[in-house]
Amino acid sequence: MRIEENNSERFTNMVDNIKKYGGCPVSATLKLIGGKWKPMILYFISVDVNRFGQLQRMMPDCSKRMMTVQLRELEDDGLVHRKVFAEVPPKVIYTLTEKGESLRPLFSMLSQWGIEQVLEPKMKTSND
Amino acid sequence: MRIEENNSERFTNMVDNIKKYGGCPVSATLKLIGGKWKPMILYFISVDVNRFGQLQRMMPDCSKRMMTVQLRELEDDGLVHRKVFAEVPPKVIYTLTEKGESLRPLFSMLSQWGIEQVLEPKMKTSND
DNA sequence: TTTTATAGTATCTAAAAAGTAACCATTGTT
DNA sequence: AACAATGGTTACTTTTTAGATACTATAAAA
Repeated sequence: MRIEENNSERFTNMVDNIKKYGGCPVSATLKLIGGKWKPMILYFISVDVNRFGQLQRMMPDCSKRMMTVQLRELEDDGLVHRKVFAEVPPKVIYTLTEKGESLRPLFSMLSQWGIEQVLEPKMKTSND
Repeated sequence: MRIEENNSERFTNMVDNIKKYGGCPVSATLKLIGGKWKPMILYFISVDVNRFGQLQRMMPDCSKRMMTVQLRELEDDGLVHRKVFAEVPPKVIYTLTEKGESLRPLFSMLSQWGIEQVLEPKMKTSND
């Protein structure tokens, strides 16, 4: 229901995409942003909570190790940039790259959908 | 850069959301659609590849067990509906629920971003 | 009577992701 | 001399996720 276009056409396009690019484009995206802490890390960096220690204080449940691992993956995937200052004590500043910035509209939708379809309904059903 | 609104304001809103709903709304969404096979399963169901066996033939790398597990999770999360026909051999038809349908625009964006930022660039750099 | 079709389950194993706790280097401050 | 601050690393354990394989039921067709 509610599919305007011809199904088999959309179908072919998708399978073509998968064959053409060697994988599902949605899965490819989710692989980059789907770590347990990555959405929040990306979000905080996007609002200039951009130092390791600051991030840790905002996400006390994310261990140092996990923070490092996730930041390194985000860096390797080209979503964040890591700038090291040659100072003591060490100073490192994380920023979003262009690629990272381009996630903004996506995150906006994911966030809205999550509130409307997951978090708000959950509160209504489990009201203790 | 390229942040029009006041940062600390957006920041407060987000943290408020997390506190209000007890979790990150983006992570909440990704939890539902982030399984290894879920995007493809949802996609195929959305184009009426809607029986267990059909799905399996479309995704030969997804084992029977994984197919079942993921379908059950999608069902539990209210994204797909499972209709069993009392026939022999068994007949089961999967369809998207309203909630599942509401993912369409999200998937469209995720797919486009994945093609532009992940899959296409990858092909250019690793051209053998 | 054996095979085919469908839609699974059950059990076990392997691999990946995440968590815990201790450690490190350097400079400035107490 | 000891401690704080920063931004990590290393080694190990636990938990979660995914994969492999064998098994099930039922009716119809060959």
